[in-house]
Amino acid sequence: MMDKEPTSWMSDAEISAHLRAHDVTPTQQRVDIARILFARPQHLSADQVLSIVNQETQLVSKATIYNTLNLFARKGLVREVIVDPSKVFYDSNVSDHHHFYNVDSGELMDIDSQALKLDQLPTLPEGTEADGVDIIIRVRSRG
Amino acid sequence: MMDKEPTSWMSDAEISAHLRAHDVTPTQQRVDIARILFARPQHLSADQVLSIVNQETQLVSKATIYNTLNLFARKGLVREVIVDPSKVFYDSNVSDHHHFYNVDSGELMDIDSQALKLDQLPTLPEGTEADGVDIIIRVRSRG
DNA sequence: CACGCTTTTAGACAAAGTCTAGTCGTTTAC
DNA sequence: GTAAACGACTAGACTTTGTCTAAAAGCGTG
Ligand SMILES: [Mn+2]
Ligand SMILES: [Mn+2]
Ligand SMILES: [Zn+2]
Ligand SMILES: [Zn+2]
Repeated sequence: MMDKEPTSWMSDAEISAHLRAHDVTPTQQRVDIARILFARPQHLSADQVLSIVNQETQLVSKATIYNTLNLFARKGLVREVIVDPSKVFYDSNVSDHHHFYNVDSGELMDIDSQALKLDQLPTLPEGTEADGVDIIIRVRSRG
Repeated sequence: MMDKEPTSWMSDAEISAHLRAHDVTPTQQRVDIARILFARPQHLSADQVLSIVNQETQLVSKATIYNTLNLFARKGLVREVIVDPSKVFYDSNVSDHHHFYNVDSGELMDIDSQALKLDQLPTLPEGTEADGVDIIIRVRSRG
């Protein structure tokens, strides 16, 4: 699990290795999707992934897009960001960080991990364990 | 705007006054919806509001439920909590606070405002102004 | 009462996401 | 080599949440 997370371009062989390291069998469609996601740190909706993948020659079905994004999220290859009630964003940056969300433009931006850190969690509810902390700073366009 | 926010039971007259104080004309349907929401601090989906309202005698249409919840949110009578990709929760507690979200049970719980506070915001993106901060601590049921 | 304005409504519609049942491809078993 | 078994992929139906439209109802004012 201590593999180097991708920050820039990866070859198809590196993508396959990355999927295998996260216990995901690399198939043609999964590599196609991963190539788009891991091109750079970004936030894409399922719909965006679908239309980018299908600009290329290969056709990948809607069902496979959703199956794959859910699988990637479950395996820790991407992170779901829930910030817009109408769609989920998939974040190819899985390092610990938080987000600005521009409610006017729909733009989602990373907050540098050092710039914002909770020093300590409050006591969790009885019988529960921590699963993650999401901090979303909503902003409006000024002017 | 410095009115006392409701924390427990309100008469219909008090509900109407509360709506008027937030620049919302109190109608029969809006008071019916407000009576449910402001019964106590709670987190309800539109669907839950619809079915609770329609247990009573009056029938309120789906369109009116959505129109009213959106209006209440816009006027600051309730707060939208976006934590589950499939539905919005409407929070009748509009004071400054954050949430635990149990991803197993779907339960949403308040975090006492003193128990968790960001000391300072990071520098906002160019040309934007703050609109709100949401902190969500996701937890899983242990056992 | 007649007018204009706001609110409510039924039901059509849209978008995101899931599910089903069949197909395709790749191993494994013989 | 062939067949069974298994995993992955797919088209398209379906579900759910929410919005929209166009008409009706309510309401205040003259
Ligand atoms: Mn999902
Ligand atoms: Mn909404
Ligand atoms: Zn991010
Ligand atoms: Zn709350």
